[in-house]
Amino acid sequence: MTMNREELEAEVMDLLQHSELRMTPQRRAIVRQILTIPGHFGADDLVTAIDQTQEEASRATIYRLIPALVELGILREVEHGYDHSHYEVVSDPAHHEHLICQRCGKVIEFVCPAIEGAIIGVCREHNFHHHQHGLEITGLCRECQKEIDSQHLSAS
Amino acid sequence: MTMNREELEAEVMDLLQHSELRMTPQRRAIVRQILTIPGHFGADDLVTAIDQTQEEASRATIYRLIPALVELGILREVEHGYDHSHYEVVSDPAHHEHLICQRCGKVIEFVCPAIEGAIIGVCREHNFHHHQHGLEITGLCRECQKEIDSQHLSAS
DNA sequence: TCACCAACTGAGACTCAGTCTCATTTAGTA
DNA sequence: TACTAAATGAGACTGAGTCTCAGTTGGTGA
Repeated sequence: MTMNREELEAEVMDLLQHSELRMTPQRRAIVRQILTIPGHFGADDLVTAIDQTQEEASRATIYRLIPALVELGILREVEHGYDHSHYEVVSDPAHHEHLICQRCGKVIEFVCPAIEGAIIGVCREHNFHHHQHGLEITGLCRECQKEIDSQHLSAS
Repeated sequence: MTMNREELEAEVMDLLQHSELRMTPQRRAIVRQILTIPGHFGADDLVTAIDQTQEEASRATIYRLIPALVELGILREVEHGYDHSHYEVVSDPAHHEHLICQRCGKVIEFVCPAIEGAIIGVCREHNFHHHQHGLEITGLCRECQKEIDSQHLSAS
């Protein structure tokens, strides 16, 4: 399902069209806006982003559409840990996990088959019907480690 | 570090005493209250719990103490996924992960060395300084699966 | 034992994300 | 084209969490 923006937009609009949701200018605008945001975004980022364009969709409409898009599998909820709900576009069905830098907030995505396998095993063991999962590792990215080290050196 | 409530309370009070934090009646009350709550709790649960006791500590004081206790390693932040910040007492240093039932909200804790190992490997690979992590698997617990199945059967 | 002061406290105003209501508008259909 | 259920916007509301500030107090040094 790797595709460019236009193809993705067409795909998403098609999904919406064929769901029980009505196509409205607001919804089109929200979807278009979502697809221009690289990486993760919060619901309120979207409100701000749409405020800044000519497109119009109110806060309530945006908040109403997000769960519907999650339901349709267009968006995926990402637990950002230190912040409110965040979402990402499901353009690649391979599930990935996140490394989050506590200092600069950078999010590094990675895929780990070993972790996926272990999760399946745990769920089987507990008779748990696995729906989705999120692994977030917080700490310091390479760049922030370097910066902190150099600050310590210059301070001493 | 497995111990009973009294020992744990003594240990925590000792930690507080030897930190740069002052011992106040409010802080003692908050810590005592935290130790009576089994499992996870939200900051606001604590506010409510303390409201219901003779002990007194204001909302602001409680919210101020929580990060300090996390900093001291007495509490650990747990991402509950569908809700606001939740915490748990670090009485057992072995890190555990969570299975969360989307239907009844039950949280099942588990320890998985395979996952821990994979995380260490990923961090090394990305030159990421691992501080902490949280894995949350959402889905349906055994009981809820059974209930849903029986509802389906009786409906058809 | 006392005096001092930095740390702590409570009350309540504030902020911000998210939800709800309700009158109005509109997409899709028949 | 007319109808109606779904969608919309404005803005009030809710609830978690933060901030401010005047008053209080724990712990230390004399």
